[in-house]
Amino acid sequence: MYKTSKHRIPVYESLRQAIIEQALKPGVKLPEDSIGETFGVSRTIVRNALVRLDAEGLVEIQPNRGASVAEPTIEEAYDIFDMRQCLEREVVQRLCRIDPKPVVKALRLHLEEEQKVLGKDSTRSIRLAGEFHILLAELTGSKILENYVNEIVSRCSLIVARFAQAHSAECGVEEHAEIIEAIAQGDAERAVSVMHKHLHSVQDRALLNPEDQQEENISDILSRYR
Amino acid sequence: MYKTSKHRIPVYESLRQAIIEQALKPGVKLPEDSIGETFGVSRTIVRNALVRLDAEGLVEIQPNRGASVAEPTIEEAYDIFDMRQCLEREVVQRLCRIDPKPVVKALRLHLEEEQKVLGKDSTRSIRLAGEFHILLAELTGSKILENYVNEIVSRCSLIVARFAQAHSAECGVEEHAEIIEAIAQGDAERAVSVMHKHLHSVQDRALLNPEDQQEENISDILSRYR
DNA sequence: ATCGCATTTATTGTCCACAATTTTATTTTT
DNA sequence: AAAAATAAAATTGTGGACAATAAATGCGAT
Repeated sequence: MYKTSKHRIPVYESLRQAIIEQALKPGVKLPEDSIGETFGVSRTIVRNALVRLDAEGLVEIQPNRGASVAEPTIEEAYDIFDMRQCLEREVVQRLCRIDPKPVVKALRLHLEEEQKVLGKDSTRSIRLAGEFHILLAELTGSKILENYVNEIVSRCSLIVARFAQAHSAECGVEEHAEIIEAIAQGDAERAVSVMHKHLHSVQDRALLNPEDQQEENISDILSRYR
Repeated sequence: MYKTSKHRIPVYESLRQAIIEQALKPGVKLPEDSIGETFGVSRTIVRNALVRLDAEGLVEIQPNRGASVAEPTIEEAYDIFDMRQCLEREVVQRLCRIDPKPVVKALRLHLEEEQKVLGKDSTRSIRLAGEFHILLAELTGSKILENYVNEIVSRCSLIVARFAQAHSAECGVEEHAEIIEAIAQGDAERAVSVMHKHLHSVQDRALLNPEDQQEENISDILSRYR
């Protein structure tokens, strides 16, 4: 899972980014052949990338049927968000235990960036919002916590792609500011609470939207039309 | 990461088990050729298994230099154990929130098994002890939490293999019993505290042992001899 | 026209070959 | 004899081949 391991394979990174940024939507097939062609590499490389992505939960490989972008169910979605709450609670708790100076400085720098592109570049905005959470984890100094948060933030992006309507699920920049504030004051209780609320609102925007009806089964939908 | 994905590859499972049970010690090289030969498959299969294990942190792949069993540093070891504390705290907290009946029943059944082989089959004993923790996670009903715990327990086995002296790091069966008891009573606070102590003792047996000096660098050791 | 069946096409699973790189062994030089 | 340079062996990285499986297409029967 460390730097050396990704083998500097651009195909892994590209696929990952494409999925996170919702260019590749859940359920889309990922044929080894065509992907290899677009990247100018053989199936061998693509296959390894897909195996990795499958291990991360972003891709689902079905034996003899190939890979496609994972389609988390609504139950899995809740499961993943719960886990995220747990991990990010740990993150802010740890951050409140260490010297806030460098932490807050790094966070404010990032926040500025977020505010700068607000409303301008939506794709970049979403990416930065996700990276804020990863930065938080990184600042704890725990590699493994950082990895887990990184992974779970990606999977949440996938969930948003599956269930939320367009753009409805961006992180609120003001909420990020609040979190930084709490950390600056070393107020763990408040930091945890703000983070909790923040994540909950992200979750709600993703999962509590009218289009949830998409997820009903077909006969339920049709029964309303007869 | 789900059932379908492992492709029923015995080589992945076997390598994983061998590493966890310390048959393959940290640092041991894992050449694709010879592994493929012993399993009667080609390097392709082995390679995919190694990629997966690398993603899990059990194996380290260095570009152009092949794979070897991961060698967690002492810092990583502490990092991983901290993370484990966080995850297993979450596990017992969740278990204390749900109906204890079926949970306790499953746990007691497992505990019996542990007691049965106690002192008889050391390998099996260690395996069961690890599986107890995975069972706990499984009983929360959260697939992702189960996966994380599964992963981190494996990595802790690796740490034990690296730092502890033989057999010094088995889980105490009585402590498992105590955890079950706390869950049965729905006493979250106590369950968390017992679990914490339990994991801490496992950690200590692994990391607080005299042979830590193995980890000093060569000149430190030699300086004592001149 | 629709359904079921056979055939074709596409895609995956696996192996092997060959080039690139690293590691080990040997020879040469100082 | 030690170090450096060279050669040989082993191992990895990647591409492509071929069989096995699944998906798509076309055909004939009802």
